[in-house]
Amino acid sequence: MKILRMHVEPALGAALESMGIENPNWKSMLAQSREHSQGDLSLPCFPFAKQLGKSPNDIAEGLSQSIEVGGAIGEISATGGYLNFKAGAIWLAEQLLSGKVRIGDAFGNKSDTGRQVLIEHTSANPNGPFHVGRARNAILGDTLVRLHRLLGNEVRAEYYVDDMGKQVGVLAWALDNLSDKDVESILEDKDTVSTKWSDKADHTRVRWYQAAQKLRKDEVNSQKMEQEIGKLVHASEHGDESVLQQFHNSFQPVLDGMLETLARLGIEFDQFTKESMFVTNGDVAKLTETLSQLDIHGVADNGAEYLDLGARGMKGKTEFFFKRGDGSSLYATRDIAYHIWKWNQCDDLINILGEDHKLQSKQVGMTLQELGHKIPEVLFYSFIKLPEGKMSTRRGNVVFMDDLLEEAKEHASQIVRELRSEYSDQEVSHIAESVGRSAIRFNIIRVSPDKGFTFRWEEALAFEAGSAPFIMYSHTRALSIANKCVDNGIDVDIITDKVLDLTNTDSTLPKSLVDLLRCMAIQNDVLERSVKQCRPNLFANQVLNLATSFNGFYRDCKIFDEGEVNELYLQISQLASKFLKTGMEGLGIIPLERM
RNA sequence: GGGCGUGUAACAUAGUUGGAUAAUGUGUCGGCCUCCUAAGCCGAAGAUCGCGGGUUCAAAUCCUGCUGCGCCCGCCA
Repeated sequence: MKILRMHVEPALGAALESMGIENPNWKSMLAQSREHSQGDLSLPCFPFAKQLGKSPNDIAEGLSQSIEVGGAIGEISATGGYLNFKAGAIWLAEQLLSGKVRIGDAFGNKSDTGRQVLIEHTSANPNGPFHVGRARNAILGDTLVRLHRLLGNEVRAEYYVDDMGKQVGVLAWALDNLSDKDVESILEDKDTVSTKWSDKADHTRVRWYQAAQKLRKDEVNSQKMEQEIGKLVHASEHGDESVLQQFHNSFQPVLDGMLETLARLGIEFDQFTKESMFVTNGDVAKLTETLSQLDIHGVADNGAEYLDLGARGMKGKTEFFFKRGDGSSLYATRDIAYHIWKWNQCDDLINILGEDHKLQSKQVGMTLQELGHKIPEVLFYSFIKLPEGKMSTRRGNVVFMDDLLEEAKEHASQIVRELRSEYSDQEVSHIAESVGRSAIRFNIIRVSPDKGFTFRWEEALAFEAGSAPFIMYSHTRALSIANKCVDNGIDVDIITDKVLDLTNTDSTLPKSLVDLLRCMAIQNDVLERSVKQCRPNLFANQVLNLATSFNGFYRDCKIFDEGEVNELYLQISQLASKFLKTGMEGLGIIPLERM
């Protein structure tokens, strides 16, 4: 709790000095209490024991005696070798209610750190619909974008479009050479496109891609075909405008379909940058020229060029090829050019990548360093698999995001209709759509990115405690209390803006109220840590805790009782609803008015 | 074979700049709607934190060996 720390540190510093304790690290030892019931900040006194020849608890006791309690420091205790500080409840309430604790804005309207952050995420090859596995990148990336904005950073969300190379080449070739009939006969053993998505190009065009991939494996046809595709790819890599245009016409409708899905999840981008740009504008040529001059540069028999990263401490595979024997560039080479370009436009650079890109990313990073550039921050995530095993479009073992969104909405509709029969169809639909997307996002964002994730329908559609709907529900409760007050002729706005004099308030505020205050007081601390460590799941957990704390407060503190409003409770409820709202926006959960 | 990551209650997870009695949800068992939305709340049972060693006043957290799982080791993207 940063706001408390500011008050504790001076007092504690003086107390340590007076006891003759010399330890330059004491500030970092003073940490958030593990035992929540003991306090907000705690100092373990074990390391001082040897120096003073006293027991840790005696030291803690001694320190506690020499620090004055009052105001911010509500309570000091010495237990089991720890010195515990608890924030004063009234002080905490005053700090929060007077607006001294920042609430933030997840949409970046009030940028105030002045830091420019560029986050590249998703960047999936535009060759087919999003499945749940691919979506982990998008959800992680978008959440990070939102959290940075909430913190006050200026963020640009960027999608790097792979508009050249083999994958798009195959798609373009197929669209040019195969008829509807060809595709259907080649894929006769595969399920057809669901009629629901028959007008979405990501679902329809992927059939052409799949058919071509199947043909390529067929020995009879493959040679000629491979040559033709190879020609296209080669042309694209040398910046042939007409081929790049053909590629663009092939993939753009697919990409549009994918973006439609992402938009439904609340994910949008500020900019799309095409890979081919770095070939056509000459950046790649300049880069390869520079790389050829480096000390660690090497040439293979056929003229291909590489860097010996082993000389810089790389373990495992040490040769990093940046130029083919035929002189063309490789994906990673273009990626380096892209990174140099990105670095000219921001202070911080973050990439969201699947764990399969670890080696590649390391090579890019080391090369950037070799060229005197900074290394980007990279958030790696482990793949999502299904209970049946690895997700694979080819084997038909796949869950499409479009289907998941539909399923989640349908499931939510059923629940709303059951619970709130008085709601109109339109409202049910709106609530269900919001609940569905929020639940899907939260289900994925709550787990640590480096851990494997097994997608289960029953978990994705569980709307109970520990889910987004649980948080959404707490938020609507807060709003409904305010509405009830309004219905009873109370001017909520006037009470909300009133400055309450808490000096004479009974200091024994309900425990659940104080817990809610403490939870709100650390929201920014958690946000900061979550952003700094690139771990959105930490903040997801915080918002969940906030919702739980609010529910406890709601249980114990009657805001409107027997015609009377408790003004302090109402103010706290209003404040909590704001914290919940911004927290939810930071996670991409939709704050509803009622549900 | 080499590199990187991961293993926490029946299940899914949180917690790793070392710090107290390892937290939460599902599931199980028991309680709470004449009372601001029960998608909620309260309580109970349930864990040798993968296994062995080491460092430390203190290890789920750091080091090391083993082991299960995942990813990578293309002049592919």
